[in-house]
Amino acid sequence: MVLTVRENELCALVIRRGIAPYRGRWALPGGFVLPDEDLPDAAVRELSEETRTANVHLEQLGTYGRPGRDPRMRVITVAYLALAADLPAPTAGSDAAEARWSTVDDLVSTPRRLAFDHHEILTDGIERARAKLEYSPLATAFCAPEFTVAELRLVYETVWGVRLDPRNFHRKVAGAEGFLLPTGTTTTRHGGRPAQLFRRGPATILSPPMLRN
Amino acid sequence: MVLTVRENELCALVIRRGIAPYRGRWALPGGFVLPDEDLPDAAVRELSEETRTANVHLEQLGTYGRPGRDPRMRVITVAYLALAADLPAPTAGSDAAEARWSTVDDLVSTPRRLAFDHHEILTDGIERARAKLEYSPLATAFCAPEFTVAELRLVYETVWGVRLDPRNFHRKVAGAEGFLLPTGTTTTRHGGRPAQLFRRGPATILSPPMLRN
DNA sequence: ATAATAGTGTCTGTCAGACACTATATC
DNA sequence: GATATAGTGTCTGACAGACACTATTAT
Repeated sequence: MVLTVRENELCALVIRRGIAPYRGRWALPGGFVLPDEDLPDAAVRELSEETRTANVHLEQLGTYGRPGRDPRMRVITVAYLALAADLPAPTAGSDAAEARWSTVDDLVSTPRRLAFDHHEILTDGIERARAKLEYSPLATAFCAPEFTVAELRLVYETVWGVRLDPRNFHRKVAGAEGFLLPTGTTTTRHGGRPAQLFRRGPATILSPPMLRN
Repeated sequence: MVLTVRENELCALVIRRGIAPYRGRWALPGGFVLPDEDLPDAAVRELSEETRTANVHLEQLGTYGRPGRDPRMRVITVAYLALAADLPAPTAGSDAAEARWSTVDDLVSTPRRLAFDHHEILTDGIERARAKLEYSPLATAFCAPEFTVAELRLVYETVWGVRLDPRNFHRKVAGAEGFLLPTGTTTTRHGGRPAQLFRRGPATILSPPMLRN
């Protein structure tokens, strides 16, 4: 599943199924692993079929194998979670009649909208993303390569669904070892005083972590 | 993979393979999922074949599918992590010539000892267990149903490989909401002043968390 | 009494949250 | 000027680590 932040909303990529079962229903994008393909490679391949991929974080989410979850046959799904910056409009893939971004609020509030057990995969992925923002620099995966502290804060606010104090947030991310790398340039794209632009730093875990309360 | 704490050491259950490939080599216990079996059910079944299971925590660890990881054919392994209190001596299963506990220090320091890619699964599982002790009450899974604060502290010290101040540790676990449930009874099995006995409480996440530094 | 472990109180430094304040842009 | 956003300084309350101290057992 692919998550992004666009227009102040956490969104997931969904496709409308063009074939049975669940024809016409929305589903998470996916596909079958090739006979000689490693699992992460298959995830990257499927991802690139649905969207122009650049600067995407990809990690294994979990494996779903309940008998009967696919009415055709026994299917074990190894779900991958992708976090990406706001991308150009998604493109329809081979088995997808249509692809679009849907807010997770919409998807979560209507559990029957998604085919198979994809609602369960969706909620697991959302919770994983929320948790990982705390102790990893993954929020940067939702940003363009160069971003301001305010843009990063908006990611946290959107994914967690909270408001954060801009001043304390700034002090905190600026103090987290290896989180942000200054570029030396500034931008006024949000008006007001020019803001510094940063790239993501080398840290893989944040200390101290960003805690949601 | 099964982890336990015994004699102040973090230990993993390993079996000596009785059949090819890797015949005679140590490996993590496992088996194949039945055609109509859910993944957690298969994990429970395999676990009960190797050890007398009681009061065991079980969670999905990750899925390993690199082509060539099993020389016979393409095999996708869905690894489960089990955390258990010190158990009676393990019993050999169907495809295992021998089963025993091995300290993770020994296993980790000799990466070629385990068959297949089991060393990678092992290190992933150890890291998962270490991380989960921080923000979940899972340390209690390594304890008997009733335990003292000192016994719980020994679990943390063993899994993390650190020394913790007994007084600060006591204050901290006692203050963590829903972590410990007093039984009202005491024990002197470690000598000295009688210690209260606790059961694990209803909390699923710890707040505040126990932080390793 | 001595030793061992259990548990509490207190001090101190660090850090999160609240928020006053300064800085630099546009209109 | 007014207004918007960026960023710093300061205060306060909570909490982690260090450790003195008390409590209750066995020998």
